[in-house]
Amino acid sequence: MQSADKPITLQIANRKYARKKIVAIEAAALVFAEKGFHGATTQDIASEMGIQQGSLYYYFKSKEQALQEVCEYGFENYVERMQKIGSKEQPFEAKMLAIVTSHLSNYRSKNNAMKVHNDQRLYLPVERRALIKKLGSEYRELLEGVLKEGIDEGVLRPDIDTHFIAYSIIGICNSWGGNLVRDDALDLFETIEQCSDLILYGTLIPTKRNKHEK
Amino acid sequence: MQSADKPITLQIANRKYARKKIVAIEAAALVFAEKGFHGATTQDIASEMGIQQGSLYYYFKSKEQALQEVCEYGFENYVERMQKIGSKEQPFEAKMLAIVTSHLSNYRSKNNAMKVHNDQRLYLPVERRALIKKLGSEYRELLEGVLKEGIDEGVLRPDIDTHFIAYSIIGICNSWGGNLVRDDALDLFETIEQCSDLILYGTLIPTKRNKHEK
Amino acid sequence: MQSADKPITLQIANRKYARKKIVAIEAAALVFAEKGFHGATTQDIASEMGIQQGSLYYYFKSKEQALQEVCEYGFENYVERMQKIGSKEQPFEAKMLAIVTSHLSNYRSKNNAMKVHNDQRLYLPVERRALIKKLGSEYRELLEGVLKEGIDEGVLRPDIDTHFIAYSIIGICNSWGGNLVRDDALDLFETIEQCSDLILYGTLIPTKRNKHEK
Amino acid sequence: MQSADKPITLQIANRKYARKKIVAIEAAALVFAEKGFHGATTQDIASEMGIQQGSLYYYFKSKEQALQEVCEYGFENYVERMQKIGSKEQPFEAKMLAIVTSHLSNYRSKNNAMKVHNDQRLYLPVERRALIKKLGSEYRELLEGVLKEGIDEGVLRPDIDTHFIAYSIIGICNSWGGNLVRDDALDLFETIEQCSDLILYGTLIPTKRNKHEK
DNA sequence: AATGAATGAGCATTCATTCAT
DNA sequence: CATGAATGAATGCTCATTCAT
Repeated sequence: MQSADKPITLQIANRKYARKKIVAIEAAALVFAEKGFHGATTQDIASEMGIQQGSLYYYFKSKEQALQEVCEYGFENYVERMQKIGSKEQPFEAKMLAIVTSHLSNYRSKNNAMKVHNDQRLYLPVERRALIKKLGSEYRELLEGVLKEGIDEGVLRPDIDTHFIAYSIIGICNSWGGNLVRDDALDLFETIEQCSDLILYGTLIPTKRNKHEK
Repeated sequence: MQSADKPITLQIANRKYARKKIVAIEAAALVFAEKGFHGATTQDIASEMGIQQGSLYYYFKSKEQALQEVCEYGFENYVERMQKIGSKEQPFEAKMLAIVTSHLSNYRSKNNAMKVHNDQRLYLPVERRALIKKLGSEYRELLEGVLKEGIDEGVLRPDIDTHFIAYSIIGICNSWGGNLVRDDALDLFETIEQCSDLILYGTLIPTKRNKHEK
Repeated sequence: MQSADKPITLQIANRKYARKKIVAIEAAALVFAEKGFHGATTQDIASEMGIQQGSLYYYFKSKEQALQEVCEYGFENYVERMQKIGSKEQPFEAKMLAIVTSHLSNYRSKNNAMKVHNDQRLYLPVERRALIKKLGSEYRELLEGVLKEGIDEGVLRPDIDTHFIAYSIIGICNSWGGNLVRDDALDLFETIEQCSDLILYGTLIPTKRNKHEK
Repeated sequence: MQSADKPITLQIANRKYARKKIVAIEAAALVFAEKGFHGATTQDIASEMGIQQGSLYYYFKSKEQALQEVCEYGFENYVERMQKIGSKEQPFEAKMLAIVTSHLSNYRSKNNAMKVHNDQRLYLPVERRALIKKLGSEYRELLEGVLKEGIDEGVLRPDIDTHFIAYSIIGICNSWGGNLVRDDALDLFETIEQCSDLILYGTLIPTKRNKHEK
């Protein structure tokens, strides 16, 4: 399954490099998540990888570049997953559960990178944020699309502001995502269920809702 | 109403100092909010105040001390207000509106300090966080108390986890608070209304809620 | 004789700073002259001044800035002196002597700065070289002007290329200037005399010059 | 004409190595000429050669070694050519033209190496400069010899200081050599003519020279 | 009450050099 | 012959902090 245009040794070298680059990104993610971008040192990252400080520059051109790559890594596959969720035929409640699951489970697999993306991406100069911004917008727009569909299907209240709700969903998820990263004991599935429950049903007892209806 | 044990000139001096100290805290809050604790320099804060870098140490013993004071300043009166809200006799919906209002309007008045409290307080060494932690816990516990009352009164669904919901409310509010600080054009009252609406009623159309009930 | 618009203490502070800045420039000049711009370290310069490395940045914003200031310092008064020489009424031979004297004696007073200007200025990015370039051009043009006058007055051979000769004079002077800096024992006045003698009369015996005339 | 004690394949390998070594020296010369010894990196040289940084050490034991070899390469054949010029029977004027031609034309063929020799050789530790120094002294002494002969033959003014004039000739040539390297448009032969003209005849009109004679 | 000056430790980054493959 | 990978020391620069005035 090797492409014919490159010698095998080079492919191996590339693969080796690529593997270690992932290690580098994850080390950077861990350190940035714990200490913040400016509070972290390249020495911290290098130590985390078990290499010398200077050697880090074989993998990142600069500390800023490292932050950028961590943020992008944290968002990888994110949009795709939202696309899949949106395109499937299933009741709205199931979609919402899938959305929250996708968002929160990411915190457990690429936990640090996501946290870094949320908390530290603004320390990047705008030039470096182009891709990250694009992905974030796409994500939110897809989410808004799901919500609009929900309204069209007569499942969601037509008076909600999809833009506002989309932001709020992301806000709740990020808020709990932070807790998930900080606290290993927190149960992922319980958290997912409670989040989607809150988003769907709010806190009031249904029968009391008559008050709300005009 | 001046205390008799200090000469008037000193009192005036103190008053002047106190006034400028507030300026210092707000300058620090602004800078920390924009650049993060580690990304900000004492020079930045001094410039913001229009004084020399060295003179800053007349107001703060250290940069860390400044962060601590900003965080505490950001939380001032917070707990008190929650206490008042909890003790008043009023329908749950009104209480929730009051809670969200208290939380979010703070972002517009002490905006930067609150943002700093949320985003940067973890960069303080634990020993400096004692007061801040205590205030935060009290706040959350009061909020949980309000929720429990709601359940006892038969207004809130008894199956909700008050701990989880309290955290979520704070999460949504902080998330939107960040937007309020970042985006001056965002309408405060509309945001407040939509937040409490989401928390109370969720997103589904009431009649569809039958699905949820067993 | 103090200007009325600034408090005396500030004037003193400025004067103190200005004095130490000269010390800084001369220290930098010495170090750059000895080791070259890239071979010199900011530690070297600080040591030469008897201060800590970090303190150097109180006087120079960057190492490059230091080089720029050294180069400009090395050329200070240079153009003015050439202007004076050109405007005086005196035989051409005397003017040439004055020119060489001006150029070479500078190597003994601001010796290192001049050497640095000649050898290292090209390591400055073009933006930083604007003033230095302008001064250099003015200097050469003034020199060419003197040569043209010499031709007009019938003293200089009309077949010489004033542009070429100006460059050559500067070349000879810089070449000997380098020796003057390197070798303290070298006699300044003898060097001056021999330089202007060579420029004026060449090396051939006059009577042999008939060969040259057509 | 192959020496019998080495297998042909090795000789071919050596020849190949020698050819590439020249390439290496010229790459180093170019880079050193442009950026200075300390301003140049081994990466720069390797890039210039189209090889990897680490591979450079196959051709040079160290960066310093590279500088040494560039300087020596720049001076190769130099002394020999001066010897030839000195030993030929020809009028002094012709000799001077030959000397300047030899010196300046070298700047166009081995241009960078010569420039490096002139500007950067002092960054070599003394022990590495032995050969270079010896060659330089020989060169200057040969030149002085030619000048002395000129005096003995009654062509040169007996009052000139041959040591001073030799240095001056080298100074003028190096000064113009730098220009030749920097400015490709500069005409080599014109420059040569004007240089030797200046050295021989100075700038004054012959008839005016009476003033000079006592 | 404020400042100019200095400090010294820390940090990101560069780079000559080495070496197993 | 050549390279990828790594090293470790050095270096320019920043910055919190101090202190005499």
